[in-house]
Amino acid sequence: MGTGDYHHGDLRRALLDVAVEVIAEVGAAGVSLRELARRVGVSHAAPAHHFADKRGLLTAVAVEGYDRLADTLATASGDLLAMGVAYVRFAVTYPAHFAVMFTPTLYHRDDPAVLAASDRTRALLHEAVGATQPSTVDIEYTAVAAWSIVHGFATLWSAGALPTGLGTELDVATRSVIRLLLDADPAPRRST
Amino acid sequence: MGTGDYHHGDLRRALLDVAVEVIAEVGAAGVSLRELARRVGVSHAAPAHHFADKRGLLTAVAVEGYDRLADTLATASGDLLAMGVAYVRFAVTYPAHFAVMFTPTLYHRDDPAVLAASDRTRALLHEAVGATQPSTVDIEYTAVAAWSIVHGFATLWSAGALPTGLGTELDVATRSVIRLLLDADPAPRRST
DNA sequence: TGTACATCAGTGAACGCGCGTTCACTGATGTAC
DNA sequence: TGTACATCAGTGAACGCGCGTTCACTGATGTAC
Repeated sequence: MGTGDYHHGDLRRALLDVAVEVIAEVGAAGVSLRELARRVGVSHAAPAHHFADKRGLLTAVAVEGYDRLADTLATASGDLLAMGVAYVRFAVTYPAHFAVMFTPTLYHRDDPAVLAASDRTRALLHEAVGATQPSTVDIEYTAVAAWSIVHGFATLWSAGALPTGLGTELDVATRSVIRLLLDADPAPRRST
Repeated sequence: MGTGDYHHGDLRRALLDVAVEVIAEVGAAGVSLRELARRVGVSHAAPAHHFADKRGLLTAVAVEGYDRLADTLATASGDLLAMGVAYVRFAVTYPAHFAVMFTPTLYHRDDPAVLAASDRTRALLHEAVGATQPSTVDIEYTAVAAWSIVHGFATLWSAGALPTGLGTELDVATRSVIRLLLDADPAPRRST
């Protein structure tokens, strides 16, 4: 990531990787820099050379997560259904990144890199909504509804809150759920 | 809650209340029994008489959350739109309970009281979906889609991830988003 | 090509802190008689 | 009504632990000449 190779090789990279492991095991709030150092095999004071503190490390995890998410969504560019499937798949594949990204108390959400990466994600969503939906429908609300349904589905699935009757095929289940929204009749909505 | 009044009055109740405060401030994983005791004004050893450990306390918070959620949803019984609005309002009103409920690593998710209360919530949702949707539509998927959209919306709103352009009226925004799903054309879905 | 020096990633000891847990205790409440 | 006793919520000291942070250090790498 630009830090280059030093004594360890790439300690910054190694710390991020092992942080993701630990987060997947004990949750994002359970991470300690000492534990990460232990797993990587360096002294507990070493991480200080790469991250100012725990928040700094988790900020890097969030940036990486938003970057990967945006990359994934970009491959489904314009197709809202495919993008929704990609979103859910990302959440399930990278649960640690996903958890950190949406727990803003854990990191510096105003970090420029975070804002840039999350804005990129948002822009891709809006673009796909605009390409898919008829112009008479409010793009803003449709985007929020689409984001909500895939985010909620991914979160509930990850939390193990969904019924097992959905079957094991994640993509198929995701598609079925999203279709219920996308097949919506764009009739004029009554106010309130 | 059945513990009765002792020296403190109702320490169990007081600990739960202050736990919710602390969780709202620093997150569910940041709670410590010592901090709760400090805020309530008892010695740090006192909580041990009411909760075996931190997980036990958070389990009680989850149970209380599911109970209140089910109570709230029950008042909108049968009306899926009203129920969705109630769900989001619950999540925003009781963010600490909501956060604990859907972070299953923090508490005993297999606790009988937890299972009973969460099953009650699920049953209310299914009942409303059954009452609202035509019988030709797959109830299961519609229930998951409805749950996903309100859960995702509530989560994203709480995390501050939604655009400010939605306005400040939570109920109105919620209704608009849910309508996009409920106004869906129940056309036969193509497989995969 | 070789020597001398600067840089800086990583070390290891030391610090103070808050945590959960244990345990002998104290003292208020409730009950037996 | 009053005394004696049992119960148990809450106390406070003590324990061992893992944490983040600091700081003088060491030693590998890279560069100047």
